Amino acid sequence: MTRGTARSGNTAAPRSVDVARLAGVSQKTVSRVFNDEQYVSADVRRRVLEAAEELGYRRNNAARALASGRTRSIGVVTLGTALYGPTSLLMGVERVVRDTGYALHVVNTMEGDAAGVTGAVSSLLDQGVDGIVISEPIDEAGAERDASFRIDVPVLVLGAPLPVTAPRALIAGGGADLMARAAIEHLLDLGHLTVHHLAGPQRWYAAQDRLEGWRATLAAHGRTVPPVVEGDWSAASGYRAGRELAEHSDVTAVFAANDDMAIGLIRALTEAGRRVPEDVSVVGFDDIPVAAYVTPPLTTVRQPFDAVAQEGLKRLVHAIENPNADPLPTSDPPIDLIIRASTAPPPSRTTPARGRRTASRALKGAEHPSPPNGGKSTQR
Amino acid sequence: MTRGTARSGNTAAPRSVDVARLAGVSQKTVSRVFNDEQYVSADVRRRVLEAAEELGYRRNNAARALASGRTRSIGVVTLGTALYGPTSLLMGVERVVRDTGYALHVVNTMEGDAAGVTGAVSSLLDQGVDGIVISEPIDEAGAERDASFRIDVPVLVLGAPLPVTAPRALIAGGGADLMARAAIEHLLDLGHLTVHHLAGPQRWYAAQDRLEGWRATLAAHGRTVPPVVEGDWSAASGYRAGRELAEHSDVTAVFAANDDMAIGLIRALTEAGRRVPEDVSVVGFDDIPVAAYVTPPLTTVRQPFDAVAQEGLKRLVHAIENPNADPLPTSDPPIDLIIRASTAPPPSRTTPARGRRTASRALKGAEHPSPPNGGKSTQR
DNA sequence: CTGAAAGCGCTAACAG
DNA sequence: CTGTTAGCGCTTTCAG
Repeated sequence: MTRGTARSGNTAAPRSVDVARLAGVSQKTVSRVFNDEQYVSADVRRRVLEAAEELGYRRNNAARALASGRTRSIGVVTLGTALYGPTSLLMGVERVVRDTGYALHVVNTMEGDAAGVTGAVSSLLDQGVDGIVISEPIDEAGAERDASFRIDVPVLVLGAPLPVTAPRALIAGGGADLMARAAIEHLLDLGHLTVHHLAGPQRWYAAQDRLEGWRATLAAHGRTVPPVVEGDWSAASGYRAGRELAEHSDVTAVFAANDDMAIGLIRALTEAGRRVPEDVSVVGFDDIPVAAYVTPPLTTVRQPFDAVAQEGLKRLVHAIENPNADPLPTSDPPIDLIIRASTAPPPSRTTPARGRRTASRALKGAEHPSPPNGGKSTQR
Repeated sequence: MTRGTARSGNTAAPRSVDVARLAGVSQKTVSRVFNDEQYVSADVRRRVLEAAEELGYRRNNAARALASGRTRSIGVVTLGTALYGPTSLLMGVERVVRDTGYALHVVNTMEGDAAGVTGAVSSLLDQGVDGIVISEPIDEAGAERDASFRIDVPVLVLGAPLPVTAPRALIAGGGADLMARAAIEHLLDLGHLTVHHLAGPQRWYAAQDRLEGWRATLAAHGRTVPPVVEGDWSAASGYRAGRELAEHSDVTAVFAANDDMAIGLIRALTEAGRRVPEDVSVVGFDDIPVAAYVTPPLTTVRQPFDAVAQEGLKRLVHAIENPNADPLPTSDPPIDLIIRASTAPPPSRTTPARGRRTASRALKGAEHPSPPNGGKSTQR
């Protein structure tokens, strides 16, 4: 149990003094080598490295953090669901964080409301993270934000305004409204008079943005803005919405706030005898992996999760390491509308009687045999 | 910049001595209160808590870790994809970890092979985690494991044998073979003579397990074991496999190693004029959220991600906190085969001529209008 | 270029 | 029930 046994009884982890002794230098020099500080002769550096290797030395991070006041770690607050969007963002974040040499603490909050986020952030702060990423928080009307709760480390909020008080905040990943716009305009270009919207839960900023983009685009084109149907992101809710929408024969195009809902929607429509895309066009959002393979292949907006995560993190790390510098500028993410087979011109209203084509419906998909994405039109 | 300013110049974070001073107790007592140790009078506890509250005190984790030798954090190694399985496991893990009071470090490795896992684990060890969870590692043939790399903290490996040397290892989340068995037997019960398998990449243990379960079940029933088609988990690969399988008219049932591939497969089959389930039955694996809403709704095996994560973590935490005790026993996860509309009896071979039903195909799905899962048969 | 000394803020034994 | 005394293994001064 004693420590002094050096490298014979290898019970305890070796410390930098052990390395120093073996290399015949001072402990401080070992520290210098491991921190890549300059002013260490090549020879000494080599000897230290060799000694460390031999001992299997690894720095004690707790001690480092305690002495330096920095943990070199970033905390991420995510929502506790396996939803494709948040998940993809998390993966993107992890990728970048590692590249920057920071460690990642992840905390989930089932409810993305102010209270939930506050709790999650609090536990991150307890861990002593140097920066925080809040992914897709929710705007909980009822929960007044706790004014006394301040986050003093830099905070990156992905896709939403800030749900807490933080002087050093950065925002990234907006633009969902512009993406929605691309989807709506595609539909209008096809000849639809207006577009219905199957929205996500409006507590989510992500859902609000898409709705706003939809509404604004319709308004900009002078179209009537039909009532919104709200889902909860799930295919099940899309299905329920679909049963509703199927009853209104004036619905010829629907923009769903995510692909899962779009898929549920299509199923309900189909079951109700409304063909997609002949009778109703459907556009999704996200471009989940199966989107190209469902029936019919889904026209959708691809979200640039990786790009958003990458840029956001770069700005966060910059803010952490340069506390007094100006924040890095933001750049707009690309908009990627992927046109597949779930959208088509509206049924021609001059020929109300149709039915001939029903028999061939089963193989409709075969008309678009391209495996992955159909044509891509990247705008902006 | 000085510290001594106490609570007037609130530049630096308050420390436990500050709280102690305010509460009129010793620093150690503050420590006691925050660690929920016994032997603190209710009155003192209250005073300490109030002082802490007033100062906005929060424990310094680095100091705690340094002094105690424990970080109260668990590291998780995940694959760098947004695949539903690994993601769901991660969410499950996070949920449980937080409940146990530990923090979570997440490290992604793009390649789940030995080298990638080693690197990820290494960075976790650098962070000083008390335990490690390795989620779904990959069996990389080429990468010989580095014998000198030992993990001395407890390790929980989810769904696979261990890719590294670790004396204190725990395994959880097997049973995929039994789940595969349930799927295969369902198909055989329907009258299929044999079942083809669209496997996952065989570098993944998860894929190997499913394949093995498939093969064993077929063998146990004295059926011929057809050649395996291997995909890469993606719908695209399922689509490619489907084009292949569609050419063999003797294929009447396919067991896909995950739902994404099943969906791609169904699309390819449908495009080739092979109807699902009339001509070919398809079973997936995972029960992804859209599985109930694709066309046709997918019969699949639901994986108990939460249960697996929860039980595994419980055992891991036990191992961390009781270094010398025996590991907790494992329990088998439930098997949940969800029968929807993608499986049916094989086409009757006495009536080669069919076609009457084609016209109604478009609404085939309408015969199964139940929104979520169809019937569930939980076995074992 | 290198070293010595002094903590970082807390927990771990021990004493009361 | 409460306080004292030592460190944990580094980084940070400040001297060479």
